[in-house]
Amino acid sequence: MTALLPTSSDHADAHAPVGDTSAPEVSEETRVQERLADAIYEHRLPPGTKLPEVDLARILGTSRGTLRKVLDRLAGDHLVEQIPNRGAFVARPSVATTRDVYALRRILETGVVRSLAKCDCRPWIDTVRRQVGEEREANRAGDTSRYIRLAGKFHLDLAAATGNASLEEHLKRVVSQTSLMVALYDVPGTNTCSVHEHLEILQAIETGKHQDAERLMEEHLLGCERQLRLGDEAQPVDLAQALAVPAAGAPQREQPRAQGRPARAARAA
Amino acid sequence: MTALLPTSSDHADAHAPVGDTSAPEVSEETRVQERLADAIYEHRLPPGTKLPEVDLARILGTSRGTLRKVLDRLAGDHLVEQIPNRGAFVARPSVATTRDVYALRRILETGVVRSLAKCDCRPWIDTVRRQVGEEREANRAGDTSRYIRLAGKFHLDLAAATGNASLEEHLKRVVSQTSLMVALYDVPGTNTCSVHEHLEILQAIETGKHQDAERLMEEHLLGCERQLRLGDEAQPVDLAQALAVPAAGAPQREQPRAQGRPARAARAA
DNA sequence: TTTCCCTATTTTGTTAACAAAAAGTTAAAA
DNA sequence: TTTTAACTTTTTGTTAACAAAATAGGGAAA
Repeated sequence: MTALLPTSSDHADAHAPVGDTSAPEVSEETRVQERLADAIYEHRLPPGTKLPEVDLARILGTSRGTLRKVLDRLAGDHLVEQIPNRGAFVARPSVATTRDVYALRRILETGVVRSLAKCDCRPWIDTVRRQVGEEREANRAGDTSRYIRLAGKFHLDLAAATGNASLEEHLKRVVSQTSLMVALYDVPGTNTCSVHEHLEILQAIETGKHQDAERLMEEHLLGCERQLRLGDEAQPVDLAQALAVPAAGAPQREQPRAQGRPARAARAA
Repeated sequence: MTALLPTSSDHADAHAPVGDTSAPEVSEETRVQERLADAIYEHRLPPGTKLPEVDLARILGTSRGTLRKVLDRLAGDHLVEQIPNRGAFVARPSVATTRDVYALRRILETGVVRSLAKCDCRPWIDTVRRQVGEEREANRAGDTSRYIRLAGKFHLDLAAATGNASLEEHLKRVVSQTSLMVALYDVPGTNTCSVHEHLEILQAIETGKHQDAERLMEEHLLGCERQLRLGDEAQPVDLAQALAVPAAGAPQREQPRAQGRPARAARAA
């Protein structure tokens, strides 16, 4: 189980009975949300994919009602885009949003590294370093899903190490979004997160070179963003402007399909 | 209309027809969410207040279904806490969460100030400065709601000035949370945000003293946090630990009421 | 052949009724 | 007087049917 991505609902099942011995006791909604979020996060459901309510409900073994709620939540995290009367799609973040999110990540994650300067790394740094090893392994073996997951997990592990749950939660959201951006704008050959850079950052933290660590993280994220093809965007042409409508208030349509056409058909599961 | 707080659903009505001349065209859900969020944000609904579905739906003039959705969204933003089979309450963030959120704000907002170093302030700085004037005015006049709103708006305005929508969105969430913390832990006499400090920050930004601006922002937020009484928390006692239950797996209850008792009765509207 | 319009089907959105759980209340027993 | 138990009321959670909107298909006219 990934457990990477029930971002906004970690507390959903926090009120389950405590002393039960057997069941993993995870709520239906959480389970469905994890399944869907993981599929999006690991690029099994590419951006633009339509997410029809009845099909998904059947596939995930739940009711339309709960699936609807899950879609709403994922829309709140910008993993899903909902278009009124048209349904839900895996989100297609724009180039502008992509730049914004990476800038936000730089702010958040340099902040993480700064926070870690005040912490004791010994308890966790070995675990994280071992996971970076797995990351390299997954990358070498060509296990994309696993690699994507572990590469993201490195960043989340650092955030978790700060002990600041809010910081971790907010970073989770942007890291998830980032995965969509990689799916959209990555050029296939390159690798998103350099394992070497991860190790460098860890080492800088461990040896107390906090300034270096912060700089390395900033450069690392800049490097990740630079690997993306963000130059050319299919601009959402403003028809009114382009055709120079004289007076305001022309009853034209064609706004709903905001950016490009929705997408290819679903092939969920 | 405040328009401060439909955090996660700004895009909800982004697909409405464009060329319509008359209607303000704001979706039902957005309207309800704004009303409720504003009431929480401005301390008209104090932390712990129960939010019964039928009452609220009637008061806000909507159906139970849409109100339910709104409550879910607000729970995602940690403005509302939902307890299974017990209902929704205005959230009561713990002292630990409060510290975390303030630390996150320091990270985010020093990042904001850093970003603004690269921007041209001329377009917006006068507007913001004028609003700080209003802020002082509201504070002097004792208009609490207005003061809370404007004090928060200063921070959001700076974020908006960066042009980074994601940064702005995430800051919106933590600023909203902060309002709950002020409601819970503020000592009545003090004023949350010093107007003077706001002006100092603006001046530092305007005169290009970016290092100073960043430091002033950090200190300003530290000062805000220090004004709160965060020393004493009603610890959520771990009964199992406290009573030294020998073996694990004792079927005790008492988890649901996480922190203190839910609260006083609703007096919405 | 292409375009336009009308109809049929699919899919989303909403409402209402029902089921389940918790809280409150009354009464009886210790 | 206090505690316990059963019952009633209130409130939340879920399901299902219905309404509305959009898409897809087909046929007629240009």
